[in-house]
Amino acid sequence: MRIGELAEASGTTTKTLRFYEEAGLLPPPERTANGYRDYAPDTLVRLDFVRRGRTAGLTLAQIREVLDIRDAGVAPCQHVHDLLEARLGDLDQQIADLQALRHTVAHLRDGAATSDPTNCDATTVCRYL
Amino acid sequence: MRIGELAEASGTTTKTLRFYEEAGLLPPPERTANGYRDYAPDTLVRLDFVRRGRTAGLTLAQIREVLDIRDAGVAPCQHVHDLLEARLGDLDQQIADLQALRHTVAHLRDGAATSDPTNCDATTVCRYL
DNA sequence: CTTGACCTTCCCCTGCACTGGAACGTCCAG
DNA sequence: CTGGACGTTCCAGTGCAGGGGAAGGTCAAG
Repeated sequence: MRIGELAEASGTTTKTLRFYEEAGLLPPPERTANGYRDYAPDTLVRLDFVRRGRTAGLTLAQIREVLDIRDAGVAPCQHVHDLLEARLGDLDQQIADLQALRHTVAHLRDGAATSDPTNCDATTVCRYL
Repeated sequence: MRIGELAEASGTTTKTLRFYEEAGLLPPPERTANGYRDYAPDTLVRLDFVRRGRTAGLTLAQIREVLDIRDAGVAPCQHVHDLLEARLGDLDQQIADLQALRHTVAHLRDGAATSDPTNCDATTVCRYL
């Protein structure tokens, strides 16, 4: 399987595949006689895992950790669980922060909406911020 | 007010203040005879606004957008209201996306938590992700 | 034989928000 | 008058996740 086919099949680009190899997410594949990368079919499974991890918001470094554990012959379930747990904490924090911001922005907007334009002259720049 | 004092008072660094000036978040301050930046006291208010925005996760570009409208001084209420309204829409979208992602991640974590390790074959990539 | 699609390596660029460091100027206390 | 703490500019790097494009090799079709 050549790099273009794999890119097509996995929904990425050849650039990304070479980058993943460089980043240690993909093992260096076999090379054909002319030097072309020759991927094993199960690379697609690995790339699906990477894609799912990215979708879950994991960094490439975290995904590589999991893959390294698996490649060492150990089932990475516990590690995956811990990663997802930590990711949940991050997400909760992000959501809380955004909701707090939303409240702030909503109040500011309400202040701007109900303002009397005479209070809002050009010399005193908008005080609702 | 020299840059070190302002950095101290605002809880940032001199590097950051020069960067903010470069980025258009702070207007170029007066200079003393020796070339030192000489900040007006109300710069602190501006930096507080920047800090609140940053703490809540706004980008500098978004903060600058708000400050630019404010600095335009041309009865900015309507523009500010529109901007805040649009920002609210973005925030709602971001929050909804993150909550959807949170549900997905929570579900994945639950799968990993209740898994029987004997089901976790080291030869396959963790199927709980 | 040439065209075009593919592949290779190589290095630099992007956006974000800074951060580090060099090389140099200024100011105040001891 | 010297040391240290400040200030100045300019250049470069960080981490993330790739993208752009050059310069060249390879291969099948027409």
